[in-house]
Amino acid sequence: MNILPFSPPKLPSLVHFLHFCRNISLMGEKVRVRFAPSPTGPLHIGGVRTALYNYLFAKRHGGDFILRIEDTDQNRFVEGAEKYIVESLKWCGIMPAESPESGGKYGPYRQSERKEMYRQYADQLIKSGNAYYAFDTPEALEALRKKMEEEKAPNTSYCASNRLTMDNSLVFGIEEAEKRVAAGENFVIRFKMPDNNQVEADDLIRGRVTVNTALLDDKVLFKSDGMPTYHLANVVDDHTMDISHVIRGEEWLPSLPLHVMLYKAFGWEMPQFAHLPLLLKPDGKGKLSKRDGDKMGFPVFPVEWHNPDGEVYSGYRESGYLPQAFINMIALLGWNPGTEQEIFSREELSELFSIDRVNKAGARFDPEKAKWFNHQYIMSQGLDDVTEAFMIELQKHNISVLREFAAKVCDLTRERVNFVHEIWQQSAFFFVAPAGYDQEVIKKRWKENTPELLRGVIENVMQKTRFDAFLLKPALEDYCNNNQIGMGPIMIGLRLCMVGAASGPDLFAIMEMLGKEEVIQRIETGLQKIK
RNA sequence: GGUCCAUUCGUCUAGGGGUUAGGACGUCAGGUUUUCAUCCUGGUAACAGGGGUUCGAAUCCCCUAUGGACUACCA
Repeated sequence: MNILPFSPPKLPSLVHFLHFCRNISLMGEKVRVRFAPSPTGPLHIGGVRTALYNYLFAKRHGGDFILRIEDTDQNRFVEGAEKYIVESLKWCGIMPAESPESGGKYGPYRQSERKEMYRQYADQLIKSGNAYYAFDTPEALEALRKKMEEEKAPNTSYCASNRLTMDNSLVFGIEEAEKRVAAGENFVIRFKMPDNNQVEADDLIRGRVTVNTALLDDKVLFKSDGMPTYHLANVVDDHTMDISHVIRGEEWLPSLPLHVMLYKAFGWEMPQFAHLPLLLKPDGKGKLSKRDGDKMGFPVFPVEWHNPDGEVYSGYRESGYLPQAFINMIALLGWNPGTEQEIFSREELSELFSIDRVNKAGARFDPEKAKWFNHQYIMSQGLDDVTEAFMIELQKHNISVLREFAAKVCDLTRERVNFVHEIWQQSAFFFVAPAGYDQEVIKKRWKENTPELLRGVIENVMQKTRFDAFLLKPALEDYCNNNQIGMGPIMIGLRLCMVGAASGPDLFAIMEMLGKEEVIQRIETGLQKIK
């Protein structure tokens, strides 16, 4: 009898309870996360993983995942990059709730289209004394850098220790600066970094990070071309879009203190931050980059990328990866649920994902394991889907067959491949008679009496048995037993005639599919050609 | 150079003071398949180093080493 008003917690429910506690801390504010790439080129798998983790985090907490395009650098704009990003995410099944395409109530979602709003925020910081106008020429900046380097100063850039020696409004006042601005002079707006403050920032993955502002510089917030820099735009947008969690790559960790200072200067509540570890090259030297893939023999991009200059970079999609396999693989590169499960559906990932199980250290990408994942999915996927993909492969080889036949071929061969396109290599003999025969096998296994044996099989088995794998096998066995012939040589001989090699699926299944006429024809051809 | 971050089998990782340091990929061996592949079974292989703290450290602290990121009017 249970006298408690509720059942006592069992071990599994303790886990749920902990999840529940974490959820409570997330309640009250809706989870809103963003993936914010800049359209300066294709998205590689590191970027896709960042997008995926954001997406999964949103799903896990019933929040929104949004896509924002950070195109504040007009010089680095690359034609087609944004389209590529959208297409890649789509292929991966990472669908944003709000995006430049679909819109949303926090739009626009392209920073270039939000241009007007940034200046007022920069002005706000000037008014509150947290930012200032600067008119320094590139030459002056370069001279400053050199000088500070020579002095071996701890901070070699524009900062508290030297800003009063430069050409800015801290030196000659705001009014003077505004006059110069009105006169059309080029200017930037810089953040006035306090001199000696300890900035503390909490990271969901790394814990507390502390930096002294003396080591930080006066970053440009607003550029002379009228656009904000990433730092300003990012903070303003995350705030105005009600972003609750900023999940981004580790390369942003060094600018976290700046961003924290910006939130403080604006007097805004900060989102929570999580900096993801980087994806490393397979040899472990440095972060994965654009050219690594094709150099090392695997794709780094989700889908094929055509550079405006004509260069082509291979993609997972074109290489024959299934999107689910790809997602599964990258999800596990830096995260795991703590169990020994390795294959996860999208839904499972959405249920299980949690930031606190993301690793701190960078992960090297392993192309071999990527293939294994794909194999798992080729095996577990519905035969229809595999057949569908294989039909397309067949077209490339100018083969047209009944879908039913292709499905049988897939069923027989998919366990031996990592990719759908490899099915062709494993199954071409189903569609075309072998053009040649494996010499090694002939040398070893094709005996003097093999032709004689095969003729006997044609006469006594082929001609007399219905072409069904379940009937052919016992028929051949009976024949061999009755005449005291070993099965081995016959099987190898037949296989050589059918396939051209000593490999492939069950021989009887092959013969059933080929049909009596074709089988006999191939034996005849083999008898002529194999010596 | 400076700042920050990281470090468990070759690779991805489990591990929150007491474990024969577990799993997966790869690799090797055996078995199944009269082929090849799949599959099964087994083997291989790791706490970067040095100091602490502790009865006891892979686990906590410090130093060193190594690796990485950042150090633009790029994101």
